[in-house]
Amino acid sequence: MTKERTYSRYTREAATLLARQIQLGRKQHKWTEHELAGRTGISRATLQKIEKGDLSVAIGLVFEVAALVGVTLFDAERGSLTAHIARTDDKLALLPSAVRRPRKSVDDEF
Amino acid sequence: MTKERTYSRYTREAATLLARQIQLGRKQHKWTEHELAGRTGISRATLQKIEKGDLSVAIGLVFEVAALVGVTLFDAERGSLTAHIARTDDKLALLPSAVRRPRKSVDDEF
DNA sequence: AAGAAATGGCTATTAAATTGGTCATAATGC
DNA sequence: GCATTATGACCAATTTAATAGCCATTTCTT
Repeated sequence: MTKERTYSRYTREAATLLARQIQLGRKQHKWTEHELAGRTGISRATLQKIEKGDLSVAIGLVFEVAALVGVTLFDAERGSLTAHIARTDDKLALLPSAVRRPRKSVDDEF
Repeated sequence: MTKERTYSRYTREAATLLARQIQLGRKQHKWTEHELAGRTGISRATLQKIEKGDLSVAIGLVFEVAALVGVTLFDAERGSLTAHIARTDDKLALLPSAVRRPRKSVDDEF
């Protein structure tokens, strides 16, 4: 009874790239799957799924492994991401907190 | 009896940033949670978790939502990620396919 | 100001991830 | 070449995610 989810090409490729970078990072550190899994606190089976770009793995586990081997999303943000988060929050604050579809029309898609 | 996983600061911040960017993207598109969830093929509850930066959500679902609202990981990769993947594979090919720990030591961490 | 819709936050149920284990195969150190 | 270890793949059991639905509250439109 597989649910059979479909994913966009971008999603699949992004996950694959991340997976390969993780695997590369692990090998550069000369860590075995067993070692890295242990350091991360996950099972080797899950690490294998991560290194295969499996899309069902919890994002927190993937990020954690990535961080351990030195792969950074958001391009090596110096220091912390806090500032970046704050700037995004600022943009959010400028928008209405609830989105409302004009009932009748006026059509302003974009 | 919660499993109580711990995550690094980087993981938490990266997830938060991604979440905020997604929320920002959704609002820029003027989509309600209901709409975006529908477009993605997930429940509204899950979308809410994604926009809160919940680390337990499947990475595929997060990436899919991100793509839909126009948030790109790997810093706006032009075209496709295929080339990037290939370059990573090349680097991988240069390394031994299995990592082996020197039994005794010689200590070459890095 | 009032009505309508979006959001936030629960619950119970269903579906799936994660684990720990095993086995086979491939790769490395010696 | 041999012994050893890493890797790849699979399974059953358990934990957890994901869903659908609902109600309360907030927020927008007019």
